[in-house]
Amino acid sequence: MKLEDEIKQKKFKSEYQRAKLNIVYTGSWLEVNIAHVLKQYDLSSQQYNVLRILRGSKPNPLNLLDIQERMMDKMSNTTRLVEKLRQKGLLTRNQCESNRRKVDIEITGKGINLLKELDPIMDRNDELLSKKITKEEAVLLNDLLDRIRD
Amino acid sequence: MKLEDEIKQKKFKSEYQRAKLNIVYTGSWLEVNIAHVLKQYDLSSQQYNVLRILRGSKPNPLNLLDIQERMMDKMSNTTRLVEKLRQKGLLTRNQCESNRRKVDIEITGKGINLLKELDPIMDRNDELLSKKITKEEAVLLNDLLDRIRD
DNA sequence: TTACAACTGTTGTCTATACAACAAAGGTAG
DNA sequence: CTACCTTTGTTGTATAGACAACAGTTGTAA
Repeated sequence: MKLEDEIKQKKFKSEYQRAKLNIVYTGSWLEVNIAHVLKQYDLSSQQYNVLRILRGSKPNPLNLLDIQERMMDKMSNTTRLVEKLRQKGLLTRNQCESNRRKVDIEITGKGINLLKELDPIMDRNDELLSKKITKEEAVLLNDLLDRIRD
Repeated sequence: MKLEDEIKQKKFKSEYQRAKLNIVYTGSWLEVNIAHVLKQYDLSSQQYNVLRILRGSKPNPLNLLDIQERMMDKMSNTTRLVEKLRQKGLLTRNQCESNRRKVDIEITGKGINLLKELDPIMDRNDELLSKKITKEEAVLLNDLLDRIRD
């Protein structure tokens, strides 16, 4: 649907203003969609993000700053986020041997299994996009967004 | 910067997956940027959004559901958000005459003045985009995003 | 070695958000 | 008119987030 209709705004000052709002709006639209899927597995999208980061780095453990750097949204309080996942048994934390300020954080088998269960669901979710835009358009879109963040 | 570098992920399953993350990431990147500007005026971006909606509907008052419909992110609790703005004297709320369930919400002169102060700042912020992509590209981007939300 | 700065995480506090239960007013069908 | 459903908004509660102060560890330079 056109952005104008969704937020009931008649017109924008420029295509640039419209683009900015459009990105923010579409981003949160996608985010809500993903969050809805994850909720059924009692995960927030942040938590899901952390689990994927940990799987990606396996078998090397990561510490809090590593995770923060890789996160989609650089929030504070990775401490509490990780703690939630630990309580669910999805990851482990141990004081790092070489540097006692750091903690080694690793995904558990339970965490891996949960991700495995979610993989096909997320893949199918990604595929929805392929019904909206072509692959070439996706490449173009990616290029534009990368340039916007420069 | 390339998305891969920003979130330190080596590769994506498809251009579609990359596009999805890219939109969400860029959206929150823009959002953080805007929030930072507004913070100096002690406004959240949600609050700013509400004020602009009210200015847009002037001189007609809006009720809570009207506002919710027009908001960029349809959160719950418009009640408390509006109350914050009322406490700052940026809007007024009055029980609607014709339907006592409703409240008429209107921006005050103080609210208008605050927006007027912010307008040029926001315009300049929008203009930053014009250094990154051309107008034609912005049109294209808008079209792609609109289609994605279909 | 000591002093100090930088790094890494944790905690407290305040605010925002999601979600659901509740309440008041209005509309409608018998 | 009464009972009931819908609309509109409010409130309580639990969770998440921003932000800043704090604390322990490490590195470094005098």
